Amino acid sequence: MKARLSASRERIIAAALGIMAEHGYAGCSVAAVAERAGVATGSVYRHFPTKADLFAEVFRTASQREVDAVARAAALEASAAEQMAAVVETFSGRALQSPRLAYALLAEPVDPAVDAERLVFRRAYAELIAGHVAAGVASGELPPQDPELTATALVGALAEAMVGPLAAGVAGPETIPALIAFIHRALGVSP
Amino acid sequence: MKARLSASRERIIAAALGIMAEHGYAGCSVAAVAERAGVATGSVYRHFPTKADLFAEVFRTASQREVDAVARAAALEASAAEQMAAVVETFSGRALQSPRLAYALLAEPVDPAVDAERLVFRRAYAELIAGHVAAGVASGELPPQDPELTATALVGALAEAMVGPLAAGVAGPETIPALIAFIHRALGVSP
DNA sequence: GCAAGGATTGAATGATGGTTCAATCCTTGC
DNA sequence: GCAAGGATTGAACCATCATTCAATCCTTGC
Repeated sequence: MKARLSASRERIIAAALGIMAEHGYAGCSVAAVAERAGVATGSVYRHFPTKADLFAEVFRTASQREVDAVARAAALEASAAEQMAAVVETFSGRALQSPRLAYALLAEPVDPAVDAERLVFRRAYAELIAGHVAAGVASGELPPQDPELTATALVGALAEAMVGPLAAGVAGPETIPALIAFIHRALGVSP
Repeated sequence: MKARLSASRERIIAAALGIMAEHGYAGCSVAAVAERAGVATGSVYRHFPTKADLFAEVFRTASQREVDAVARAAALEASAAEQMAAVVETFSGRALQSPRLAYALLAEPVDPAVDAERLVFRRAYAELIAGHVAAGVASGELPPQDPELTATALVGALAEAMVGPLAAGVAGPETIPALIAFIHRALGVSP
């Protein structure tokens, strides 16, 4: 019974994520999510007090997955320069794999309450990057700089540079190397 | 009579802009705009076919003003490095002067139709910056790079770096110089 | 002055979609 | 088996606004 309950909850989250990946946040009415999850509309409210709460959790889950993947890829590298290249490649690669979902997570208009979760998402990336930047500065690989500011600006740069390709559906093959070159310059990686 | 008509139109746009600057897009119901403009709700529809059309124009007007101010400031400078410093200072200074409006123009959730206007806004900044970057590359002041990509990434970096301070209401005094340093590194300005 | 025609009004309309709830269905403990 | 209590249902409810329109008011040309 407990199992059935939490299974429903999981199905609802999975359904919401699935609809976001196919039709974006705009396609995510509570009725549509419920139908896909195989429950009645009202049952959604046994698990989440409001729609915004449901989607806050959906965003949190999806974002965590993304941040984890990027963190894992970066952790395999030794230098700050290679770590950041891995960040860009993983982030962009995954975004281009699921462009609709990436757009929803990054930029699609959403409820203010859900938008707040997006800030958390971006902040998580920024903190991940700030850690690598700080290490690079400490080791002397990178010139002195405010790692927080650098990281925040890089997150913005990365997101903005991806929005065009995400809207178009594809990125030119030269986009990602060019973005890595930009980011290496911005970090002050010596050539 | 014509004069009265276009005066109403202007008052409606000004009212919408005023409410955006005070309460953000979220506070901009048609009724509120009409009341502030001193006209009846229905009269708004004598001037604009839909609310989205009204706000597309409001965004366009406000954005153009911002882009013009930034372009004017940059045009006073000689080198690409100085031009970009002027861009950052003007952009940030104006944003911090009207944080609610800046937030609405940059990041607040809005109708998709209005959101499209925001893309135009960001693109206008990117093209302005791309022009200066291309000139800097041509003159040899900056290393070879794709000016479009650099400009897009810089717009993202600038916007992201401002969202925190805009939410907080103020930026630390060191934020803007640090941002300029970041952008100079990203452009490859030689130290 | 005075009609004609467009401008203005603002309450009514309508669409959307989140949220509720009385009825029904299961599961569980005895 | 069988009640008790919680889970589930989905149609109805409701709030929010954008949008409309019949009635009214001005302006203008004669």
